[in-house]
Amino acid sequence: MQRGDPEALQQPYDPGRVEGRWYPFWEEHGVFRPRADAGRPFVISIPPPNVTGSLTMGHLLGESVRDVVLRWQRMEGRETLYVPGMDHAGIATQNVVEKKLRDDGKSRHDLGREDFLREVWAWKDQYGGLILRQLRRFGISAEWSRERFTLDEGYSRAVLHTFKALYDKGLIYRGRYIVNWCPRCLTALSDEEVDHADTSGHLWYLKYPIKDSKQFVTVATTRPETMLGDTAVAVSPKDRRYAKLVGRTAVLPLMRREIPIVADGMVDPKFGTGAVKVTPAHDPNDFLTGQRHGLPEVVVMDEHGVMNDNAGDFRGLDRFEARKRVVAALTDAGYLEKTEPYTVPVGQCHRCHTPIEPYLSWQWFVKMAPLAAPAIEAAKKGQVKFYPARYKKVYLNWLENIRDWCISRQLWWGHRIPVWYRGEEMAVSVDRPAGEGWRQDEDVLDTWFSSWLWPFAILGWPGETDDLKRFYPNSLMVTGADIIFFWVARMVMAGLEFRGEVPFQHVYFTSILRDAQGRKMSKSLRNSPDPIEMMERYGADAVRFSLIYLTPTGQDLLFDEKRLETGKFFANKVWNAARLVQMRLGDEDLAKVRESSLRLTLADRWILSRYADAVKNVTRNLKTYRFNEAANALYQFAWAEFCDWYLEMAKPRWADDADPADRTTARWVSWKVLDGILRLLHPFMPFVSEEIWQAMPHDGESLATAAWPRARKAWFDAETERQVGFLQELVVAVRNLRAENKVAPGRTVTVIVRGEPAQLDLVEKLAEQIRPLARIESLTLARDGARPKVAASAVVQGAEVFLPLEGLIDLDVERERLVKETDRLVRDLEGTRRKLSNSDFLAKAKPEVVERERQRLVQLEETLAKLKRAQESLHGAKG
RNA sequence: GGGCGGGUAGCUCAGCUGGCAGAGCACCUGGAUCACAACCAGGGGGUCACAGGUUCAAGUCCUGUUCCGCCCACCA
Repeated sequence: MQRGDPEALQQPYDPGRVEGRWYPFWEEHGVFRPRADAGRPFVISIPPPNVTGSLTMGHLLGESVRDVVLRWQRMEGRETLYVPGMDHAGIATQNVVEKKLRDDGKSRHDLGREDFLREVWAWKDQYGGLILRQLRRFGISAEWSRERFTLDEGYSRAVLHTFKALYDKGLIYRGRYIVNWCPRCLTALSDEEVDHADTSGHLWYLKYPIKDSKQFVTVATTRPETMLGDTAVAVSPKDRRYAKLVGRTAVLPLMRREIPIVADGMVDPKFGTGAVKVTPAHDPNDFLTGQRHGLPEVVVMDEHGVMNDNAGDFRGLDRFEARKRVVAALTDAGYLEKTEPYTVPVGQCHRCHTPIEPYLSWQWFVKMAPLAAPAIEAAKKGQVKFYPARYKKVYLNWLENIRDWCISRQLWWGHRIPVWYRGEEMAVSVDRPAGEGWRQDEDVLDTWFSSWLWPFAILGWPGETDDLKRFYPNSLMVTGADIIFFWVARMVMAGLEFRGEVPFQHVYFTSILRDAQGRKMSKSLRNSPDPIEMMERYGADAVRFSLIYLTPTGQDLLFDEKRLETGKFFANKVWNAARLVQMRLGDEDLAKVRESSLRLTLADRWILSRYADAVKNVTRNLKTYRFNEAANALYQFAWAEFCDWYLEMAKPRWADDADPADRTTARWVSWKVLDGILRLLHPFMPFVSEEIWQAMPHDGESLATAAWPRARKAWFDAETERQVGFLQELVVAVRNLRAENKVAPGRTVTVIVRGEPAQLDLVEKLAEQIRPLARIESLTLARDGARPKVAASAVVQGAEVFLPLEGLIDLDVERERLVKETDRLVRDLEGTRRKLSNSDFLAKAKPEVVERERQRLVQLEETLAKLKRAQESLHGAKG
């Protein structure tokens, strides 16, 4: 055992100084490296942040949770691995670099594909991955030698391999469909990359003339500009109003194109006029209708959302400008029947918020239903569990209604689709096929098509590596519920498809951090505090602890910077408690102290019992992912029990003239419990706990690899807890009497206790510890039952406490206090009496509940009687 | 249109198996006591959103109402 360093814990506690030194220490000692052992390893991986990303408070919350579990598991003796890494983030990264080019007046096309990619890599090497570097400052115990990037060489092969495997299995196909298109990013998007925002718009009622008649058919639309591409009007086959029109021909206004009127089941007769314009090239629904009826697809817009040659007079107009002009033109020509206000859920690009455009194009898709089925089963069977559990429903609902996944992106930055063309030939191959003249597909894959492989691609897959064998499946995934579809569900599908096993057993969803007004923290709102600044101001330990302490499972958190003080103050408290203990250890060699030789006092047994309880609570709450409760239990124990009571009671026992054997016991217990607190604290506050632990007598090279405490059964002691509880109440009662009666804090008082012999014995036993706690000069036990004449008094568990301070107390104040106290008791007493006179209660309530009420009644009556006597004795007295 | 979460002290939120409503912050009173003023001691503060129901007993379970917030959804 090492002796510790009495010079190390200087006043005041300075997180900056403490937090600088331990990360290099841990890395040098290889603390974060997995250390093979017999049991199942605990494996966790980072949800790879975008390479363009910057650190947010949200990241810190996720990291805190991951690192708490990881450090705890490591201390439990399990082999642990945390794989860090980054995501190439196709659109986001390409956008960043393109913007930089634009600032120089260039576009990616000026550079060409190869040079542009060189530019992106250069950018990545220079600016990318700042987040990961900052995480070291935060203390996370990741294994940096295994850091991965979703576009690094091995990972890329895994992605291409996946594409080929799914293609060969018939689960990837190419098709011409309406997809979500971002006219700004100029790429297709998956359904998940489209956010819907309710937008106030209009419902325009357009009159289409019926050929060879003077009649019109009126259609309602929210997108009048697409009428230029209409190739039919549809009505419900069940709609008798329009039955006669089916089969006739309408004349498209402005374009003068003749279009058929068809009957189709997708039309809801109750909506609008019951007649719908059909634009197969610009609406997913109409596309299907068009296919059912063999309608032509007239494309009237280009990839920028600008009207093309098919739009006649409106050619060259932006889609929104075209909308205005089309409405104006229809109005002028008398084809606009009416306009109604209407709320439309407009789809927006997840990345740039540009309204998406349904766009007809050739794209690659993954057939999802066959992949979803095993993922549904896995959740139903409990092979993957969600915390909070309610997300299982969200997950299942999505998978059960899953649609095919559009995975091709018209970008340059990403994994290029491994499909090759030569004339009419097509080959799907990870590497360029042999022979001349092969041309690779121009598109790249959706970023998530690489992320969904993360849990095994980071371990060397598709190679059957040792890492893969040992560390797959991972144990726990900690991430935000906002990417449950993007990522979590898809990882489960990929894991099952390619490894035949779920990628992780548990998924824990972190809280969402919001600002004081309840808005989600985001870069654009600039309402997120700078995490680095927070670490500097409060310390990384404090940020970690506070975030965990403040976020209940499954609940959002309204974050206010000030609340980081919780952790900072707590760290300071532990620091100072450690200083106190250390100062009082003297030159005692605690390693030589045999536990059996200790003479444990009531206070010692009490704190050991409470400590065992704290160990149990913290551990139980960690196991069930109630991290805030775990932090809470520790905070409460360390501060309100160890510091506020035990250390105060131990102080006199440390005095120079104290009994040496008792002093040793007090030293040993305080050191032992503090050591335990540091161990429990370590996952939450790794730096300060390590610093203190190293400064105290300790065994082993690092707290990070020290053993997690066990709650010793022998330490639980309910009777001791009950007895100390009585003494605490007694001390509080005296303090309260002093305060209420305005006894100067510096002034010592005389206290007389009157009660059962057992109670008096107890008070006598701990008198030396009680006296300083309440500043009592003389503590008299009224074994003869005598009560002082004029005194302030209180009743504690049936025992009476008197402050016989004639002339010192204000009798009016004391009388008032007693009246108030009596009133409170009378109310309680009535309630209890009511219960006990209820025959149903007596018959049906659990016997122990009834018994408790009975005892309560007795005690209340006793206490009340004593308060009455106290009042009477003050009655005649003069203040 | 479906689904989910929430409404508890002035604020932010705990409250697990139904059994005397809690914490932190803020507020009030007092305090430089040799671990800590980033502290200590004491205190005030509640119709647990509302209405029913189940139960001996409801913040907790059930039903309905209401207000906030999320998620999903191809009725143009």
